[in-house]
Amino acid sequence: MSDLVTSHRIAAQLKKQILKGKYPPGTRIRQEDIADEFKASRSPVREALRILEADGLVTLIANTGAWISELSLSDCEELYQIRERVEPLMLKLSLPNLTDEHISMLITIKKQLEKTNSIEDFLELDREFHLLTYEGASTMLLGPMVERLWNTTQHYRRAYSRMLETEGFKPAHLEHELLLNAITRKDIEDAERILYGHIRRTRLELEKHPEVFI
Amino acid sequence: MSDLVTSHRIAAQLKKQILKGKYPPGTRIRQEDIADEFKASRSPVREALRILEADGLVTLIANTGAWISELSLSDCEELYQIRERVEPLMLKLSLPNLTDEHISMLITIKKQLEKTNSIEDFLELDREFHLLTYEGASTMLLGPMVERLWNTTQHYRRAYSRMLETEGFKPAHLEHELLLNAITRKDIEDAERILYGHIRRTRLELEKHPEVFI
DNA sequence: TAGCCGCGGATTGCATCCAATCACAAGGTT
DNA sequence: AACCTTGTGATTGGATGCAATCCGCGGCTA
Repeated sequence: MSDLVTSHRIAAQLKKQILKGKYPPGTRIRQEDIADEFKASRSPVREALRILEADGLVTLIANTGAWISELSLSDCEELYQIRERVEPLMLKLSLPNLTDEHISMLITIKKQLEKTNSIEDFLELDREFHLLTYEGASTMLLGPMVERLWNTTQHYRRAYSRMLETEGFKPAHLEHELLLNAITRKDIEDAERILYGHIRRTRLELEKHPEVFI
Repeated sequence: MSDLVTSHRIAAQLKKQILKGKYPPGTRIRQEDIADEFKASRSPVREALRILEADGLVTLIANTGAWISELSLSDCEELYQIRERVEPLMLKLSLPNLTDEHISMLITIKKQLEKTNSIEDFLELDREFHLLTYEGASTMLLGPMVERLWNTTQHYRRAYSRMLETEGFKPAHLEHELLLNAITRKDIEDAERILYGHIRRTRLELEKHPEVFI
């Protein structure tokens, strides 16, 4: 429906490319380049850039241009602290509405997550896993907000994951196990606490690797 | 600097008008009307609308138009629950950096707040008060997010305030007193808890007035 | 009478052209 | 030699015209 609209199509495509890491943080985006790539004029590109700005993926500066958003270490810490508080809320709202299908899908993803050796796959699957736990919350407000938090930290999760040895992923896997267990039991309090700890631990790990940041 | 840019100017003006209640939720916005009002063409208006969409003030539907955002009761509950978790975090990050000047300004605003009988003034002052307590958090990320939360709920705070008798504001004043006290003592834990309760109580009050919503 | 189809007016979306602004480099001044 | 100034090229911002889309109304049919 609204994907027929050129600006939305461009925004969606660009977003995919950015999340996949095609443009690293700090890269300048020229409107005309994008326009050429999508065989469109600059008008829809400008609208697409505004959409991506709202998603936190690019930063616009008037009369100057657009850049792929860049985070400092303290920005990233802040985002993680927001996640620590917001995502447990979303999980709490979602949990009562998660069906057995959701749970069996979570089990599948978790198995793949433990098997893979590829960073790219890990990022993708981890994102899928967590966002799926939030699927029960039928929300037009929290959902986009949480997605935005994931989007803006994506590059730094990638950079950080690269620095980890296989052993480094162990805690995440254990936490996923615990989380899935709490979800299956529909234990909201426990699930919230585990998720909080999961995000918090990741933040503290990230703080040990300041070399990832500008 | 960037207020010379037409689209930003239009966005800022429109935002003020919307927050003041010039356009109630659900009002349709025609691009050309706005363009005429600001003696500009539709291009900057379209960009302004995208900016306001990111602020949560208007809702855009492709090929159809723009409307002043409208919240259901459950949307509003959700936003308040987000506020309950996020704003205490922001206060925590801000508190250590609040100066004596901040605090004396807070005292002034609080006095005005207790004196006024005008709903419009109350809304304005209450917003000023709380946002001022967050001023110590030098953040490019949390700040806009919190402002957005306030923006989107503004209409409903107004509608709800109208239904209150003078007595109804009493709890808010007491909570402000407590909050200010905790801030003066630089007691982060206490301040967080009071703020959480303040927002939570407001949410529960709001839920008692579903007639405010669509 | 209720429901469906299609047409016309109104409104948004996109392309193109022109104006405004900025970054950068070369030259001059102290 | 460092700093300020100025001019030029590249890039973004805004105006206009046209195409695409949607909404509502009237007429047709069952």
